[in-house]
Amino acid sequence: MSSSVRLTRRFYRRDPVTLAKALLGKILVRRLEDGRELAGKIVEVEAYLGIEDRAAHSFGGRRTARNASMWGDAGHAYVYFTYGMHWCVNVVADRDEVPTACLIRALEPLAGIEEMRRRRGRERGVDLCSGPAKLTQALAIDRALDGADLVEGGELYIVRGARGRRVIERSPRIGVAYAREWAGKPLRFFIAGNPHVTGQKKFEGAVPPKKRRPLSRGEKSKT
DNA sequence: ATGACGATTTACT
DNA sequence: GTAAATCGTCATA
Repeated sequence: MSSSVRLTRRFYRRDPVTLAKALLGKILVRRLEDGRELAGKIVEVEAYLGIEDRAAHSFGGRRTARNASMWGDAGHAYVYFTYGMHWCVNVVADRDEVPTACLIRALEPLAGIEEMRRRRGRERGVDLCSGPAKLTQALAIDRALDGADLVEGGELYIVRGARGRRVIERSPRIGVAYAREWAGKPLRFFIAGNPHVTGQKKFEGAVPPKKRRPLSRGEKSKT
């Protein structure tokens, strides 16, 4: 992993929507103190647009001890604690003093999977890293990594993944129903069809999902 | 000092 | 589908 090309400051210094889409397919690497590396491909990201965005922690220009990292320069981690028990990790976007970020919501585990399983506890399959708080637990990311530099630092960084076609889908963000007109904006991005994306129906075994019957005339879609 | 709440997960009905 | 878990953070006083 460490032999791969690390993303530069320039890569991160973009608006959060562009950055979110660009992050899909990249590889998030966590180097533990003992040198072991845990890594996963980023398959789901959300963009938080800053002061104007009612769903963002920086909405209305809010600047507190907790969200300080969001106001910093691009290419740093913004790690926050929520619901009394969970940590979530963001990649800070834009330039210094512009509080935008991308929430990493899901990874496809690539390296250190046994260690991830151990950290997650119990038997875990496809849901090892399929959720913003699940992946921080799996990769040992907490307050100690808030503000960590992804460009210069050694404990958390992102590298370019294999090049290849990525079909990107988008949807409204998860868990921001309170954000009024911002709740419905399609600022969640994910790799189409990837089973590690959150909210995926799981099909155990080899039985494929039933093909959907075409809608008949005048019939309304349920989705 | 206090109270309300959350960019979630999990277990259970 | 519904609810509990669980506590740092922040606004208000």
